[in-house]
Formats: sequence, structure tokens, C-alpha cells
Amino acid sequence: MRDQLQRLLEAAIDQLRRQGLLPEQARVAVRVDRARDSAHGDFASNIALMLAKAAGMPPRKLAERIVAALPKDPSIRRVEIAGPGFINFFLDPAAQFAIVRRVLEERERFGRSDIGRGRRIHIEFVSANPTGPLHVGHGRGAAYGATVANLLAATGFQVHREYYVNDAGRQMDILTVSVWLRYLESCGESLPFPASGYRGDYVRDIAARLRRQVGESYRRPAESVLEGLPPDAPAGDKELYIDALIRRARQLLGDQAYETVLRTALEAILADIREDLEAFGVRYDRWFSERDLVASGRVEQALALLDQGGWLYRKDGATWFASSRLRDEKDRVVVRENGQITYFASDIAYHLDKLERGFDRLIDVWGADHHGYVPRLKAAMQALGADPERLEVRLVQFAILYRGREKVPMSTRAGEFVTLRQLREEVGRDAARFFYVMRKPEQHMDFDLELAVSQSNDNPVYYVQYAHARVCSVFRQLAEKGWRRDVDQGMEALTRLTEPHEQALLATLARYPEIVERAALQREPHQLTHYLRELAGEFHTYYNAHTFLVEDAPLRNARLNLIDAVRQTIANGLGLLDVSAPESM
RNA sequence: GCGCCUGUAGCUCAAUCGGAUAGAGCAUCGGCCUUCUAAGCCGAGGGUUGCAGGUUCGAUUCCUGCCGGGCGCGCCA
Repeated sequence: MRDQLQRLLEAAIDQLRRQGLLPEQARVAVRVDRARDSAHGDFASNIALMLAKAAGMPPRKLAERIVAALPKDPSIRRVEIAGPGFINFFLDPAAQFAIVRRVLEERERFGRSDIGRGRRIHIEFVSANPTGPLHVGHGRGAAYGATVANLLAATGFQVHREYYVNDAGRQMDILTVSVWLRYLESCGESLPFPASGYRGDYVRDIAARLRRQVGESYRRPAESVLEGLPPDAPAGDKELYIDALIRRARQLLGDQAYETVLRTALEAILADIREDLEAFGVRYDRWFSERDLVASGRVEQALALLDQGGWLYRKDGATWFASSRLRDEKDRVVVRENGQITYFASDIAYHLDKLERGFDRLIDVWGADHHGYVPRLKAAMQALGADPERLEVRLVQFAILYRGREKVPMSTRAGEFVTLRQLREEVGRDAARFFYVMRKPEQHMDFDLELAVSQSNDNPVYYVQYAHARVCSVFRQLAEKGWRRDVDQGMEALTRLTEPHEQALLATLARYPEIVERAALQREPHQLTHYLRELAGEFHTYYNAHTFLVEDAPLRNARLNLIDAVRQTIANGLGLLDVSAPESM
């Protein structure tokens, strides 16, 4: 409908131009918006205001000419000029009824579109280091990424969801040593636990598993482990200490046993993460291993490519990428003095790999604390000859947990953080998923645990689900009263839906496909949650104001068709959020 | 110090590439269950959109400066 109005306006303006009433250069994209206020009709355009200056006439005068030149269209009942020069369109009510037919014909497909035209999008999200369970901070990225992926898939993009597993590098070594030390403890050795080791209980669990697997064969005397190590914090440097400990562990265990400890830890944690995300409704097409990437030589290849382009140089024994030539604030190390590649180097290779896999667009969802990383990665893309615009980084701000008034501590030390699993167990998947995407991603968010579990009208999840359950309940009542639904009769009688509440619902239903499209293109799932709240609200109002199961059969069936369309739309919307649509509550 | 995000009702947040009278929910106050689920509905009050300028027919939205909050500025990941 909107497109149609746009075409009509364009035609009108073309005509004015041919008549010489508008100068050639007066060209502005014609836009038609849904009117915010129903007093302004169904759609409104500000085109006369935009062109007034170029046309050299007052906006209202120009609006009058445009309206006069507007081709006739049967679905438009009336056109008004209002305010400073807005052109307001009032649609014929009959045109509004068609939405019910459309929803009930398209069913689950209602709201889906092909605007993506099959273009391939790679979306990487969560990608938390596999050094511990996911915590609530990861939850927002998970919910956001998964929902954006769903929205894109629903709008005709071919979506590939990926988790980048940072299973190479120093953090994995620290985890390995942490597990081994806990293992030694369980064997009866007594040693201090390093300041920068991983302290969570899950480390002990993995140590216990390791002990079941290998018995005491990895046991080494505490003295041999600690002998000659530099002091740990607070007296010494905890980083130097942990690095020395890592070397010692390798040396005492040998490469093979060390690798076994690492793999045991990695597999346990990855299985846990995978399970957690699955229960959260988040699935991936691929789990991409950094270790595999490094082992395949892809990192060297990527660096060689940069080198060929003249982007690398050596300084202080390290190899640097000249990213400052591409709008990064400084150059970045890709190979350290000790010969090890940096995380950044493998990330360059990873993104090169994504590009080579032929995706039209790459979306990375990161925590906002990584924002400083964006320019260097874009610089790398450009240096590799790719358009940096193909990479789109979406930064998600942190969620601060509250229990009522009280802030929930989130310190990682002492394993004090709230895990995603705990959150899900406490508030449930539906509330968690819905709450996480209720806010714009760049908004700092307060997540109130009490509110999320509360079964009341202040909980938007239940509010929306309740609307769905209520419709289902009406249909159950229909059967109990011994009536049969007649869909066709209801369609014939749609014109009986003249109540303001019904008109409002029809207009809101008609907006749904636009909402999905906008939410997808702007990567803003919160638009969908807000819409669903509004739709549910209008339904609840309608429910209270009118009885659906009336004696008048045509009217009854028309209303049933309308609320069935509402139910379907809510179910579709919740589906995109991976939130359930219960039939009773 | 530099960079990114942010500041809207008492609280949590919306506001359609700059649109008309800035909207919801919660909280507060007052109503509605012999009728399809009261996890609901109806009504009332509540605002100098952090501050000061600028651009514009029109600014919460864009620009500049200031003030406040979050985050980042490693041969860590």
C-alpha cells in the first residue's frame, strides 16, 4: 500500500514537472510514512514540504497542486492537506479488511519476505572464549545475534550462523594449567593457586573428570612444579608467574599429556556452552576453531598476503601491520618478538576465510568493550583488498543485572558471576530471550530478575503470550458452546468489523511485515518486541470491550477470523524471538 | 588526554533515513469479574527531551561547545 501511494505521488510530481510547475532539479525521494496519529489518516507524506523551496511556492500551495495531479485510486477514500503542508491519505476501510484474509492465507509465512533476494550473510556472535561457562553478559549477544539471524532469514537472506572458538593462545594455556593444578590438588598435592588462574568450580569438575580418565598418571610432586618459579602476585608479577607455570607444566607433562589436559578442558567447556546455547534456542551452522585455522596455515597465508601488499614491517623484533595508514590510531603487532602470532593475526585470517567463502556481508556481534578493535579489523579487510563496508560490526552494550533494587555482583574473580544457565533456570528461556532484545543494542540495559519472573502485567513477555493464550481459549470456548467456526462466512462478513478497536487491530496487523523488514534491515529486534506489546495491548483492549462469541453468526465468524489473525501474527513474531506461544497459561 | 556509546516522566524505556499535540509500562490515585482466562481492561495526574548555541518551514533526532554516566586506548584475548 505504501509503495502504491509513493508511485501515485511520483506520478503527480512528474506531471507537475512536465507542466513546468516544478523545476527539473527539484528531485527528492518521495517518502510516505504511516501516520502516527489516526487523525492524520493512514499514511502521510511530507513531500510538499521538501519541495517547497525548490518550487518557489508555499508548501500548502504546492501540496494542493500535487493532490490535484494525483491519479485516482479506488483504495483511497480521501486526501487532506494539513498542518504546514502534509498530505494525508485516508484509505477506504474496505481495503483494510484484506489483511485478515492475507494473514490467514499466509499463516506461518505472514511477515516473511524475499527482500534479501537470497544474498548470503555470515553472522558471528557470542564467540566467548572457551575458558568457562557463559555468563549473563554473553546472554545479550546470544539473544541479539540469534534474533537478528532469524529476522534476516525471514526476510529472504541466506544466513550462516557461526561461533568462532578461540581455542588457541594463552588463555587456553592458563585454563590448562588451572585444571592441572586442581587435578594435582585432588591427588593430594598441596600447592598455591595462581592469582591469574581460573577459579570457578567448573575447573575442579574438569579436574575430577581428568582424574577419572588418567588416574594419577599426570601427578607430579608439588616441589617439582614450584621449584624456581618467580613470585606470584601480590609480591611479584602474576603474568610472569603464570607464564613460567605454563612452561613448567609443558615440561613436566610432555606435549602429549599437556595436550590431553587441554583437550579435556576444551571439550568439557565447549560441550557445556553448546548445551547452554541450545537450551537458549540458539543454534549454529558451524563452530569454527581457531586452532584448526592456525594449524591449516591460513594465518601465514593471510600475513603473506598483507606482506605482498607492503602492509607489514619489522620493528623491535616483532612484525607490525601498518593499520594507521588505514585510519586506525596506531600500527598493530601481528607476530610477537617470541615468534607467536597475535590474536589479531588469526582474526585477520578468520575474516579473510569468511570473505573467501563468498558471503556478501559479514556481521560480527561484539561486546561494546571491543569497540576499539573495529578500526584495525576494517583496516585489515581493506589491506586485503576487500571493501571494509562488507564487514558490519554490531556492538552490544552490557546488561547490568538487578534483583529488584539491588545490583547483582558480576565479578569474575572467585567465580562469583551469574551464569547464563542460572539466569535461564531462574527466569526461564522465554523471559530471558525477550528481555535481552527489548532494548536497542547500543543502550545500556538494566535486567531485573524479579521483573522477569513476575507473573503480572508489568512483565511484557507474559503480556504478549497471554494475548495468544486468550485467543486459543476463545476457540476452546467456541467448541464447548457447540458452535462451529465458519471461516468463509467470516471472510464474507469482514465488513462488519467496524468498531474502532477492530479498525485499530486491522491497521496494526497490516504493519507487521514492515516491522519485520525494518527490524531486519536495521538489525533492531527491539522494534519487534515493541510491536508485539502494542498488538497484544490492542487485543486485550478489544477483548475487554467486546464479546466475540455472539449469537450473530456472521459477525461472530468475522471476529474469530480477526482474532485468529492476531494470534497468528503474535505466534510468528514470538517465533522470530524463539519465544514460545502457549495455548493456555 | 584521545576515541566509541549514552543522557527523554519518580523508575525502566519508545519515538518510522528531521515531521504534526514527545508515547508506553511500572510506581501513585480512582474505577471494572453472575458474561469468551483479572497474567486483563477503563480513567487521572506526571516533561524546559542534561545545559548553551547553530542549521532548518520544522530538532529528542543533524552540527559545535560544555556537564554527567559506561567502555576502550598491550608484543592480552
